Amino acid sequence: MTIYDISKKAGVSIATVSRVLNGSPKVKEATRKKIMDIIEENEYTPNSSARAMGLKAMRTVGILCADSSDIFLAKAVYYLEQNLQAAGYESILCCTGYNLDTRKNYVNLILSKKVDALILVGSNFIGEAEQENQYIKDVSAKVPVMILNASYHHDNVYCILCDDMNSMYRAASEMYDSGIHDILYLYKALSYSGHKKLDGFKAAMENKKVKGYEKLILRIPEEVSGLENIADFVSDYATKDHRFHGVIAADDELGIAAVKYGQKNGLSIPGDLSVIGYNNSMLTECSTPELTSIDNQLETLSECLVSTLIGVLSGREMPQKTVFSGSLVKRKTTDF
Amino acid sequence: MTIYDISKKAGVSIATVSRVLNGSPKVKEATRKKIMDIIEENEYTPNSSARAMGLKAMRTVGILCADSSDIFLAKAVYYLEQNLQAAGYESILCCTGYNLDTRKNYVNLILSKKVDALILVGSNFIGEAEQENQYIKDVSAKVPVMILNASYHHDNVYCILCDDMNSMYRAASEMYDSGIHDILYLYKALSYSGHKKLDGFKAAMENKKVKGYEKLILRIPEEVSGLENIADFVSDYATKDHRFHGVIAADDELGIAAVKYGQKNGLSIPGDLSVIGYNNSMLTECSTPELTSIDNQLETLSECLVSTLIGVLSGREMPQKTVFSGSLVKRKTTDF
DNA sequence: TTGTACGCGTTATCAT
DNA sequence: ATGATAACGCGTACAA
Repeated sequence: MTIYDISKKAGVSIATVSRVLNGSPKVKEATRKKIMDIIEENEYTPNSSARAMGLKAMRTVGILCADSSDIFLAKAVYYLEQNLQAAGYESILCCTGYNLDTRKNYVNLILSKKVDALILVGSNFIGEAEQENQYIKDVSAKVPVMILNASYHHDNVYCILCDDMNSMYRAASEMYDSGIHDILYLYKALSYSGHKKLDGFKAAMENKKVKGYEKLILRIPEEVSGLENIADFVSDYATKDHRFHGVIAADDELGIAAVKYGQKNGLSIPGDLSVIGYNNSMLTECSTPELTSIDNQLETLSECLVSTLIGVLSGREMPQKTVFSGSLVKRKTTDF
Repeated sequence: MTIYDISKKAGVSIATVSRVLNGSPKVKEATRKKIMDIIEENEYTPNSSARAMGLKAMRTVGILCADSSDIFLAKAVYYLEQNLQAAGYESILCCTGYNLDTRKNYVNLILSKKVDALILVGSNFIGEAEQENQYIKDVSAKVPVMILNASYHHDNVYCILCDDMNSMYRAASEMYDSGIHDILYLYKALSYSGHKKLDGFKAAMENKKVKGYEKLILRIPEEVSGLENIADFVSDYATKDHRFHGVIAADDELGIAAVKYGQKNGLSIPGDLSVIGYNNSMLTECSTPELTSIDNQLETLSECLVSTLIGVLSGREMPQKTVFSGSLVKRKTTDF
């Protein structure tokens, strides 16, 4: 079934069929109806490749993320897909892994599909060295680039993110104010948002004039994986003359590992040890006791990202950076 | 950059460029190299829409799933995307929600993108009533349909699944043999695989000649959500004269809810209560104690699905149904 | 209001 | 080994 077949059956030209298809007002109601009927009857749907060739746009956006099975990224991808769908856009998903180099190849790959825009999900797309981000500049010359959860200023690049620094700052301050002055900060990788969180923690400690808080910043090495092993790693650390009555983790997984550390060492939670995670994912509920966590408004971010994107694609002027603020969701691993 | 631009710069015709692009052997090595250089130099990549028009295929497959943020489905989508990518296929993802009706619309929608095949992820795409599955038959007339984790026999429909019934049968039998004869079966919805699991449980109980096991099959109503509430629901049930020393759940979430039930009621785990989950997801590690769970080999299934699909698209004869068997991964909620 | 004819970037079939 | 050219299905000036 092509537009030609339909036009023949309807006894009109393809132009008229095309007009009906694209909702042009300049078609007589009678002919429109007739054509519509024939279209329905034959279950005709326009070939999107052919359509994409004529137009310059595909009504498709490329979504890039490191690993769509990551509990955080999966949620983001889901929300994005839903919102794009609703806006009449199709999305093609591409998982790149965490290596920055292979990433650039993926970007080219996905660009060759002539997507109308690119969405980078997760702050791990931004490198620390300015030169690492050259590829973003390159892409943005061709299509708008949307970044979820990281900030990078450049023309045609739009960022929607949660103010991780501030959220972390407030959470750490609140824990301090509740009387816990020795807080362990747990993290794994320093992506863009990873940095922000750590900065927020440091700022809070500085502000409270906590001495020697730097010694209570612990990075879990990449090779230590599995909650059990992370908990052991923390136990080791605690043994080496590090004392703390609170833990703030850069994600919920690490938070739960901290809870497990406490349990292994006979600490009561939150009595002897308070724990705060990050992301407010479903993992918080799985933990026993349930994990207090910082909510980064993922759903709101995703919605905002898509509506900004639609605006950009429609040629409207849109804010290059939109920041939401997170909130602390209190559960059973804290008592303030 | 188009193929014309390249051909001009190389001083050849577009036909030759096309041959180089598609790896035709009938090109002189010198010209090939010359053309390749120019292609690299200009970062030219063929327009995939135009390409799709010439060929009949899009080298794109549609992936349909209810909710890509579901921890189980997300993993599946991830593996599928990775494997398709590796095979040179692009994937477009579409989340349909759990309603069967809206689903059919999505199928049509995604079909209009002229995908080469459709992958249905999750057994909830198969309805109980034969008539509910008409839409699958319809689609399969146009493109091959691959189903992950459900079985549905029809021409041009290929199923790759884990033998949930057998896995469940073996797990239940093993729990019984360890001395636990009163086992509560916990489930939420009866999708295709949900049925299979329940059947496996029943078969095991029948085989062991357990009397009145039907009373220990508990369905958690849709409206009871949140681990805490599910745990309370189970507590209620236990109060009403139902005794059990083991729980087998249809997924890990319910399994963790069962663990929480035990903890709320002062039961030692696995001493007083043994628990087995299903899916062997990352949630198993989050639980305390860590959850024993049935692994359904998702990664293997996904790989197999893609390779079968490639076979089908290449016109090779492929098995319509491939079944793998699951395995019990023992952790801390069981002691057998 | 409707129709004609061209262009979009490829692939594939003929010739040469 | 290479080139010319006809599809592929659609959108859209421009004409009528």
